Amino acid sequence: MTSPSGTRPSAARQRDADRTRAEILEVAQRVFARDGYAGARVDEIADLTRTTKRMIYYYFGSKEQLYIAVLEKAYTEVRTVERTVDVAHLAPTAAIRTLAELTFDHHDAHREFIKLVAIENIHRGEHIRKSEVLANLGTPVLDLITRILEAGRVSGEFDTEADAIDVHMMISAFCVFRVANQHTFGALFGREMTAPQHRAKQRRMLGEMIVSYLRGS
Amino acid sequence: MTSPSGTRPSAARQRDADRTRAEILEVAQRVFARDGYAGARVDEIADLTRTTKRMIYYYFGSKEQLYIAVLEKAYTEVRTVERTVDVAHLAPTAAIRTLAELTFDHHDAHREFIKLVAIENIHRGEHIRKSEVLANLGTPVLDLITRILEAGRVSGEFDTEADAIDVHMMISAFCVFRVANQHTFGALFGREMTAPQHRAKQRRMLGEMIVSYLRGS
DNA sequence: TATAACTAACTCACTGGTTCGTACATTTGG
DNA sequence: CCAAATGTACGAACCAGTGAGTTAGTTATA
Repeated sequence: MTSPSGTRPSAARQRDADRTRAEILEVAQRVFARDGYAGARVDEIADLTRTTKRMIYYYFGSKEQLYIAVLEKAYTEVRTVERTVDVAHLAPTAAIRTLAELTFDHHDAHREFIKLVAIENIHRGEHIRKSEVLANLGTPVLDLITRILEAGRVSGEFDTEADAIDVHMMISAFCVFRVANQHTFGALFGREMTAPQHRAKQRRMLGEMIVSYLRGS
Repeated sequence: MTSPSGTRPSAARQRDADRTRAEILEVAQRVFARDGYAGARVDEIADLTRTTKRMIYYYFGSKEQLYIAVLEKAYTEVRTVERTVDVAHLAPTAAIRTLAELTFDHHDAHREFIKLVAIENIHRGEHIRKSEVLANLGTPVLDLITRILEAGRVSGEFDTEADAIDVHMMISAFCVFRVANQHTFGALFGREMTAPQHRAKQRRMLGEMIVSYLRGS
């Protein structure tokens, strides 16, 4: 995983396992996200790095394990950012709207990640299931939403049967769909969902949608 | 496409172009939806039909053209059903809720179609763009929503900046997400979104979400 | 009505290029 | 000098696509 303990990495090492691994992962993420698992070529990934195919097998063992490593890296990065969101000091309505909008921004900025998720779903989550790293990665967001919902019910701002997972799903669905399905949607309805000129309105709509729903009737 | 004009197809024909074509398409849809475009094997598709690989090339020319044919068939079927939805006699609020719920049911019942769409998006809509058949397939739904929104604004039931495409996107996002992302979502949050016991609640939530949003503040 | 001529539908066997993975030799850093 | 890291070259399986020939079914003709 990392350098053997006790080594201080010099700036210009010719041989640097960590750097090589990192570069492979980075390139692999790009290629897998672009071509899918079956469509990606190990030879191409190798050609796009400063190293060789041999090193991919040296470090990752197989195409599949490389793909799993890419998934783990991408998910971990994304969730790490998510964890830094601080909306605890806001009133429930403002808090959930802010969370929704930050989630929107986040997905808008991590399109490659969304593609990886879509690819993994096409494979029925076969690979993600093999990784223990990713098992309990979702709970922080859920805890946050649970607290917001609870506060909103107490204050009377919210009136809903939805639980934290439901709310997270509503938000994710909106944020993921406009990126993940942009091409077929664009082909059928002639609107580039992810074009910059629609961003602000969509962001507003999402916040409004969630808040309206939670307020109830 | 069809039998030469003037022939009446007998019940037990050994050679039947239409039947062969249809069987190839059916099997191909299953395999493409299961394995993706690159992951699907022409040989496997052939083995799952009563015909041979040679016939696939005889009728469809290439793997890609077969895939496009599958897409066209799937989209056309789905939109045909969509067109039969009749909510014109309902009041705006009831109409949009019914449309949302019927869309929900529809997506719930056509999971293979959703997978094909996801696959096509991974390929950035390259293939769907090549098909003129699918170019103006979206307009009927849009017309319907436009009319409902218009009526709702007139009656004062709706107060929203969203247009028909926005509303259709909101509905689709919810309906597609819970099917398309069920595996990664399940792995991360431990809830089988598409399990029958959650269906009714989710359906209700969608309708409520759309109606609440359109009502405004 | 019998059959010859014709064409669409179909089978079989094959190929050339690709692609994952590896054996083995070599180099580098500590 | 040793182990980790790297380069080269290759093999075996796979896989999209095809060349060439065959059979079923239809239509024209006697």
